[in-house]
Amino acid sequence: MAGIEEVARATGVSTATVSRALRGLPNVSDKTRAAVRRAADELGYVASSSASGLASGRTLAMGVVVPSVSRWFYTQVLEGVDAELRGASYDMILFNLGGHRGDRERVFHRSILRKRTDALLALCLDFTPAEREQLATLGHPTIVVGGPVKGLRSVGIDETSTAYTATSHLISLGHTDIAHLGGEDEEGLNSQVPIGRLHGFNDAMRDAGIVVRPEWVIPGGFSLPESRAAMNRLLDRPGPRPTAVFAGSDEMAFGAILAAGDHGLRVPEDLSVIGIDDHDYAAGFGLTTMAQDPFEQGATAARILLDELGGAEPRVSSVSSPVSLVVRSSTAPPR
Amino acid sequence: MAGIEEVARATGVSTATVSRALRGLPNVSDKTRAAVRRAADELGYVASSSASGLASGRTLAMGVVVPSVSRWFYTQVLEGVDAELRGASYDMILFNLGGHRGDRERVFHRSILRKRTDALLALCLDFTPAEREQLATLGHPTIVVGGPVKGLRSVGIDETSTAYTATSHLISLGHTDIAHLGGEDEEGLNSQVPIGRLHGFNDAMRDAGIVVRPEWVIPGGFSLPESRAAMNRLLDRPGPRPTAVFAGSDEMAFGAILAAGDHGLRVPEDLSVIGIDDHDYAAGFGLTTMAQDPFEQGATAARILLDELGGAEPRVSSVSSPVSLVVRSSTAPPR
DNA sequence: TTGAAAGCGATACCAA
DNA sequence: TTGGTATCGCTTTCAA
Repeated sequence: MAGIEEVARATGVSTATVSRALRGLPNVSDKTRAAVRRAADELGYVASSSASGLASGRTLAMGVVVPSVSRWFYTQVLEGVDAELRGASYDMILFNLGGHRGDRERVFHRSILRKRTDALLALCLDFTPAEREQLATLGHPTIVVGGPVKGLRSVGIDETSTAYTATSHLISLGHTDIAHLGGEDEEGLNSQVPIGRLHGFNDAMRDAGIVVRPEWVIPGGFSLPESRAAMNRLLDRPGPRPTAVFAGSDEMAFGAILAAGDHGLRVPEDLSVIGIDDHDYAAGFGLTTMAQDPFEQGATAARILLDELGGAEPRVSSVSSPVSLVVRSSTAPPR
Repeated sequence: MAGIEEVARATGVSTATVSRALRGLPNVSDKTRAAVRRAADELGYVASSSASGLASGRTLAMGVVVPSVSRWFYTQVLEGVDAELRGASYDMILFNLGGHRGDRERVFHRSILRKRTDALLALCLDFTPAEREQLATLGHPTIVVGGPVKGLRSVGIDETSTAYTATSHLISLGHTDIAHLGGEDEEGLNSQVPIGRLHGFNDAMRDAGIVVRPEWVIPGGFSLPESRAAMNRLLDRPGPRPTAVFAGSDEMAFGAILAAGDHGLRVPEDLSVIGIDDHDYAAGFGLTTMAQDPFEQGATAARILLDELGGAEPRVSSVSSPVSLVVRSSTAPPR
């Protein structure tokens, strides 16, 4: 609770020197610095972030905007971001959109613009032109993780080619009756992600000369329960069934696997399933998937922002994060 | 980017009035308030949090300390906290311990003490006496979610009775050969949680006159992979096998279910499994479990802190959150 | 109801 | 290497 003045008094130097000493700035004698440090420790002094933020213009905090915090991908990115921020002694302000459209405006209007942060990292969001303009006038370094955004650099995988590879894996096993469990257009989220994955699917099918059945392209909302229900409805339908499913995310793939079980179908004998992510549970489900590394993506994005805050040249180009096919036991040739 | 002075100038009133008008304080004429609001909107003025924090002593931010962000329980609590904070226009500063002991000190020393927050909410943490003292001198309202902490009020379930009920469910089905998959003493985390659950297990067994086999009480680290491995090791051992498992969390229960599959055992015919949580995936796994509501717990805790920040009397007692047995298909009488 | 002015607690420039 | 001091942008008495 001690202020800088008390430390100055205890040390017999000015507050200016205390400030310099504690922040590790040059031009402070070792002796003085040591004395100041000792006094600060004893008095339990820590600079008030409001005061130093006001005086210096830097908050030493990074804003992170997430659509929600309870999806595997987001949690992994958050851990990656956090790891970098810790190293730089930056704090993280978490802006959770929580699904509501109205709150999104609140975040932009009240919180982000309050200059509580020095930089902004957004997850899987799309921005309206107005929002992008606000960000621009703020003058903060900004970056997006997960999904390309027009006018902003981003860190993420190549959605289309990843989906292409996943679909091709099924095709190369001999499947032609392939369904796609995709993401819906969740409001405010980055629609480029599900769209890119759908494109990759369509491209792979077309290149293999396979016709896509529209009724086999169904929305799974990026969630297990929704996907399970959607897949169950598909399997309920009379007529031919798909022999394989390309799910746009592992969580949706889990839903497909469970739906197969609901219908007494075995995976992979009766139904092959492939996903995207390499979720923590993917190995448990024996899921074949396109592995990506969201932790690394978050860390990379945070590092880019921190570097720029440190004076580095802004990098304009986006970063493409690697993916790899991990074959497990959920895919096999059709019987 | 406009400052309060510009709004004042544009409106023809003083900065004091602008401040009052924008914050909804009384004693401002409707006409003036409207004019100020309009000018602020047009100029895109939003008060700087550093400046108002410095002047008022309130940051309008709540600190939330989490052991990690990638565990189901934590994400749910976070969503609950966030929902309340949004309603109160509070921002969330997320302090992620990320498992490292050293960073924990950093959080306490540098971040929390920097007065960046008005209150502190901690998840499943235990505090050292020194840490508790620091918190006390800070003078912030503080609360814990998930696990009782000596000297601090908390919001959470009754660990012991919950575990007791879960174990009793297995016993009532006729099981006597029951294993317990528990949490390990993760460093810095609240050890009262796994300990309470173990106690409940032991009590239920004792009350039923069943002797607990120490070699059937194994650690699962609150994670699926660890639990799967631990359970596999248990099942690998020669001699009798348990007919049921009480897992201290759903994620550990999932691990047990997968391990059963690894050994060709059917659930529930060969092995009954019960967990605690009602994880999003519990229904998918058909898991019988003790359901709790972490979202609600987080919201409740946040509300308590917000109320106190708003001037309410501090509540000293802890809040016990309800649980309920949800029977699905993972438990049945032994064969 | 409104305004004037004194802080809030640091930082950063300019001198010494 | 150090100190003095203006300054950051807002809030909050105290008067008017």
